[in-house]
Amino acid sequence: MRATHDSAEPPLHCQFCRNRSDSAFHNLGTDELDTISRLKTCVSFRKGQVIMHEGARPQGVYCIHKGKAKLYKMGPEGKEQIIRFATNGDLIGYRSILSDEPISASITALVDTYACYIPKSSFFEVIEGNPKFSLNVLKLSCHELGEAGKMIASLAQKTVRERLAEILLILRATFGEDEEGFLDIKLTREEIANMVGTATESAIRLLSELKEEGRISTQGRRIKLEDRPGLRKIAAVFE
Amino acid sequence: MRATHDSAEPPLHCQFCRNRSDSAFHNLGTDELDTISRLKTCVSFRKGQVIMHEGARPQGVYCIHKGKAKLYKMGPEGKEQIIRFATNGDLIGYRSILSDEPISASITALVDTYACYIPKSSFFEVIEGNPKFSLNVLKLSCHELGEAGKMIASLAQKTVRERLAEILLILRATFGEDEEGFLDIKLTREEIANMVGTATESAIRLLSELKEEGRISTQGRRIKLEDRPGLRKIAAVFE
DNA sequence: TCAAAAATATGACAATTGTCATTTTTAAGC
DNA sequence: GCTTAAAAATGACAATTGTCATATTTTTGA
Repeated sequence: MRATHDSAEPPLHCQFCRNRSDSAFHNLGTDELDTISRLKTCVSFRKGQVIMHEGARPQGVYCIHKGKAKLYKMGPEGKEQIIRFATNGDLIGYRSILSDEPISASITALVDTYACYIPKSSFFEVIEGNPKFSLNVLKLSCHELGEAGKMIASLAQKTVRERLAEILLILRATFGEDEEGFLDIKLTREEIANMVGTATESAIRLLSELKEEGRISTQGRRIKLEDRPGLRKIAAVFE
Repeated sequence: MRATHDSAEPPLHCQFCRNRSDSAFHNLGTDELDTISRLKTCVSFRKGQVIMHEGARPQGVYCIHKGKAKLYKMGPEGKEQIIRFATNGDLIGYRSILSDEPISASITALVDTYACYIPKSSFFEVIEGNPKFSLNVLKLSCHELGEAGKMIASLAQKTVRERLAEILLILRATFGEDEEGFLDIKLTREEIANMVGTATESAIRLLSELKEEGRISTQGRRIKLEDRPGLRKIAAVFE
């Protein structure tokens, strides 16, 4: 099953990580990569397993090697609000460590997920000793802050239909498409609703509507975006 | 008017800034403060003036010395969505500079505002040469990212009434109270609505409701929180 | 492969919140 | 202090979205 593709397991040395060029570690030198490689441990999570719990104080950060995870807060009624996703090459848990605050959003593996765990002290050691890395993490957090601002504006002002169209585009940008052109992530309609910030039935209804309009097609739970310009127009999203 | 209080103008040297202990500059040494003091310029904005425009590429950051500002995005219908506020000691514009992205939220002075402007190149110079400062800014952006996550969850799942109660508490936490116990910021009801993410009339109606219930009182545009535990309960906010 | 559980889909109805119109009050600027 | 414009307040009605119920389909795990 997995054997025909690249290994799911991270390499022992970060130097050989295939995600590195797109990650916060992209411009670290040999010494720095040596340090991290020495200090990290490789871990895996089964689909559905909680990687980090909201409210906890993590003792380290994870760099996802292969997999997909959702970051979500529980609302007052016990419903999840998905804040964002993380996938290959993404650093998770750093926000809580750096702000010295509890974890504000739980993290759960959406598929079997392999990651490198870097203990807090090691993480600080590398941050404090490497201005380049520190700046990379700064860039990352500032980028995410901008994305959060966009989501705030959407949630506050757009209709559910508009937001759904936008979420579909975000899913594609985050996870890409599989060989058949379907979004390369399978989410329940409940999870989609939990990202849009609406009731499951509303999400289902509007997905049906978009299907009838020919803007998406589905096969089981899978979704294919058939009319991206149309979705972008509905979502009032401009590049 | 202003003369009976501390000067609105920033001191020439950051060493004498009264906001410093609570800002990203709190643990910088004399050398570092010298550098920033040498490179900064003092600027002021009239109430209502735009400090930074959404979409622009800023050439520097501001550290607010005295004043209040709102950060807001324009929605597709031309309505503002207030993302958050900034006040004395807050660094603004850094997100765009560090992520190398355009400004994602305009910044407008809510009252006459005095700030220190640090050019981009100087800002990077200090960031790259001072691990402590870099870490402070990291801490700041990570804290703001956590706050944004909270707002996302509220906007997605809470009713307008719940969100209004929460916003009132946030306003108090951000700006404090004046000598008479009113929130030390005067906002139009439209601005409050633009933070809650609702129509102005809805915000007005719910403020009236909270007034009738005795949870708040008003004098003109000013608002006093009369029952903070009650508001916290409505807002489903826990410390 | 099969059975059971979970998820999806749809309809009917309810609730929340938005829009529009109008009157009253407050703030701003001279 | 006064005038005017902007904002606040309120009511009526409309629209969007949520809840509840039920049937159908898909997924899961043995």
